[in-house]
Amino acid sequence: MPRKPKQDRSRATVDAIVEAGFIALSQRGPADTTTRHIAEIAGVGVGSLYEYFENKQSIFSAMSQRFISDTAAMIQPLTPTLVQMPIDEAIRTLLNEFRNFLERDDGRYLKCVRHAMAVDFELHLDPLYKVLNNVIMRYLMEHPETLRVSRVPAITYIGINGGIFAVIRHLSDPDPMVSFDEMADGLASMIGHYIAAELSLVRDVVR
Amino acid sequence: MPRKPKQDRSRATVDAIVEAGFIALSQRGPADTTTRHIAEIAGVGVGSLYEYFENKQSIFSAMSQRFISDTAAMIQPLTPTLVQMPIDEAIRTLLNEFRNFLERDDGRYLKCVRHAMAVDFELHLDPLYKVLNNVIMRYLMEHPETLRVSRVPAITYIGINGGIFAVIRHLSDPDPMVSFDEMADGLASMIGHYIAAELSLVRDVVR
DNA sequence: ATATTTTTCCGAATTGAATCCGAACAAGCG
DNA sequence: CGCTTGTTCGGATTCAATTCGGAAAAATAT
Repeated sequence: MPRKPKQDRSRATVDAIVEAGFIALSQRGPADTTTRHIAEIAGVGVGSLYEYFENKQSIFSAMSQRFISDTAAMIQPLTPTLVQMPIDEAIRTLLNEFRNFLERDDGRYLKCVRHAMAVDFELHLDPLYKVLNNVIMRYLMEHPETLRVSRVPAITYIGINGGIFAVIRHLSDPDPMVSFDEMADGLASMIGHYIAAELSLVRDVVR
Repeated sequence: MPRKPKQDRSRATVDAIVEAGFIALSQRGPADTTTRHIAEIAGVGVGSLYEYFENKQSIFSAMSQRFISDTAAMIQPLTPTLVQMPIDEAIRTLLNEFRNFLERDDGRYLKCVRHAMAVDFELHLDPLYKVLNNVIMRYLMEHPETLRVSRVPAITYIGINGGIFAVIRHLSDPDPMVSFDEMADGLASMIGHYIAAELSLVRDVVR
């Protein structure tokens, strides 16, 4: 039964362990990442891992949680800028920011996400969803004409999931059929065209 | 160093092991699936696992490979039907077939894919890509006007990846924001609108 | 300042699953 | 049949995950 850290010192230890998890995982891959590696990198004894984590899995779980919240924190401040852009440019920007984020620190996150997906990736995805939904909501408010577009929730769902996984897949694909920019451009113009088509439909009906 | 099976008997063993892998994984989850479980379900001794597989991981790897090739085999025969449909209906059909496939045998595949993604999912995705690309190629041939649509490779890339992962995500999402049908409909009409928009653009230019 | 309690840290010892290996069993083959 | 080669098996071995009991450090009480 793992304890909650009550003092600053122990909070630092927990942090060091999670951080060490990212480093170890990106250096040696999931198969060769042992508890001893993690402990060594974190500069703590093996026993300490089990003071705050049920088992090795739950360290990965914490990493996956941290990854999602870091992603959300990265996107949050972009919101005001994004909502002012044309939709296709907004999407391209978002995808590029996500890419840069994944490739930060010598691709540490990127090397981890694949394995992270195995643990309980989706269990922790919620915060990211919240932020992205918020971006979309604000966008709709900022461009009232788009409120008439139908199937927004479905398109949102596909856009978010498709976007996340297409980027991850693409960055780990050794020989992608299309360049990253082409892909970003494709998604952007697909959604852009969709909205344009929907709006012109609305215009026709009104007319 | 795993051997290649040369006799029928041993090929059956290899098959039984992979099959047992699916059963064990879907029954007990990745954490509690031991080599002994797999061996027991397959009705072979533990040692036999290591005759044909480097280690436990590579059993999972073989499963992931088999999953992909089963998926491709499921889609292949649908090609002639699909290419005759309007694009949006074709997409809806494909997504629904994929869904049924994943939920077959009490969701055995579905329970495995998440874990499978951790192993080397993308390493084996190629056959599925080939089949889907083939479907799309034939579709383009069957509907020559669509040959003028731009960014086809990018849209294909996003459609395939987005489609696969959106379906998997959706089926393992305990509380999805949209129904499966709404999602399928969303993807279908997004691509449908995209193509329509592109075609009307072409018409305008020609005019 | 000192005693007491709580929190944190540790690493040697334990446990159990993955992997190895050599003996035993079947199949092909002259 | 002998002989060779392919196949199966499960106990023995190895190695990483986890446990545990107590030492050190910090917080709190006296």
